[in-house]
Amino acid sequence: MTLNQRAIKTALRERGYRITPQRRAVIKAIAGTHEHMTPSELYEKVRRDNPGIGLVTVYRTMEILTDIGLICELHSGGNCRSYLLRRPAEHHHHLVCSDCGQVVDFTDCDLSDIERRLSRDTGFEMESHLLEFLGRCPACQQAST
Amino acid sequence: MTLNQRAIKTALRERGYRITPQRRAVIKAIAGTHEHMTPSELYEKVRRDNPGIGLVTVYRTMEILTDIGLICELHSGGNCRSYLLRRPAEHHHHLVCSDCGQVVDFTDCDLSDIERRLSRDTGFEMESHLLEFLGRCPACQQAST
DNA sequence: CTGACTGCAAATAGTTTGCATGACG
DNA sequence: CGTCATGCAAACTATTTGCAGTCAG
Repeated sequence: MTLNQRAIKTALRERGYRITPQRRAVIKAIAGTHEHMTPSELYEKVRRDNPGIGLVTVYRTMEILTDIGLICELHSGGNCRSYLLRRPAEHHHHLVCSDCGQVVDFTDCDLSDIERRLSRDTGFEMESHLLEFLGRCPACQQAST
Repeated sequence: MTLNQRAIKTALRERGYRITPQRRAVIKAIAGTHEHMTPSELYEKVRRDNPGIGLVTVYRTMEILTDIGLICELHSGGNCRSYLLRRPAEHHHHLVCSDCGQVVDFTDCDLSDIERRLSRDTGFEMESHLLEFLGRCPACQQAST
């Protein structure tokens, strides 16, 4: 079991959620990849090892994980309901490969200048922001040559 | 007719699309606001003046407008299929009020440094990015005091 | 005139809900 | 043991497609 999986389970337990084989399977699937998946994709992946699982359970598990903040949505490139494991609470953003879907996190972006200036210019009180880059990873660039 | 509406119609005509009363109505509705709307919301709005219009037509018109690049999607805050009139081809981003939905555009953000550094660090070939800020506009801040 | 556009109805896709059964703690 | 979780089926919502009639150019 990876550290991520263990951490997620601890987080669930702390909130009073039970650890069931189904949740274990969903967590394993989502923690074991760097790619983002839609509910159906995740369902298919989980089903390979857990044929009995229902799509509904995947949805419900994702809802819980989102509530707790353990997974987050991706918006760039296609589907808007595409999830990804989130690293421990640190604020971060994503760089997504438009070809293979691989996701790279990055944290060292500084939007605070922009945010401050916008706030000053518009009077808005900033709450959050969404930043994603879309590009092609080295492997996919190679592949198409 | 505002300049925006006229510009949109010209763009349609140039691409060989016909100008019908329904499209005129949809364009008028979307050009006449600074807020973003889902297809259904837009449909309801258009229907007030054009009772006969079908939701399907709204969908189809939005598809065309998106293809041409005249409207764009918003992702922050709730619905992922929420559209907004786009200003003439300039690259820009959005600042959305989480309360009333009003949208302010801004263009003077410089992500090129971040983009360059990311590209260097990861080997990704950048294609595009998505940046949206979510906050509360001055009016809504006032209102809740 | 003629091909593009429209509205309807039906099909499809995606997501949520109600409920009886089963299992975690 | 008492909940909470699961899976099924059904309900919903959102979106797309097929088609015959209509209209812009």
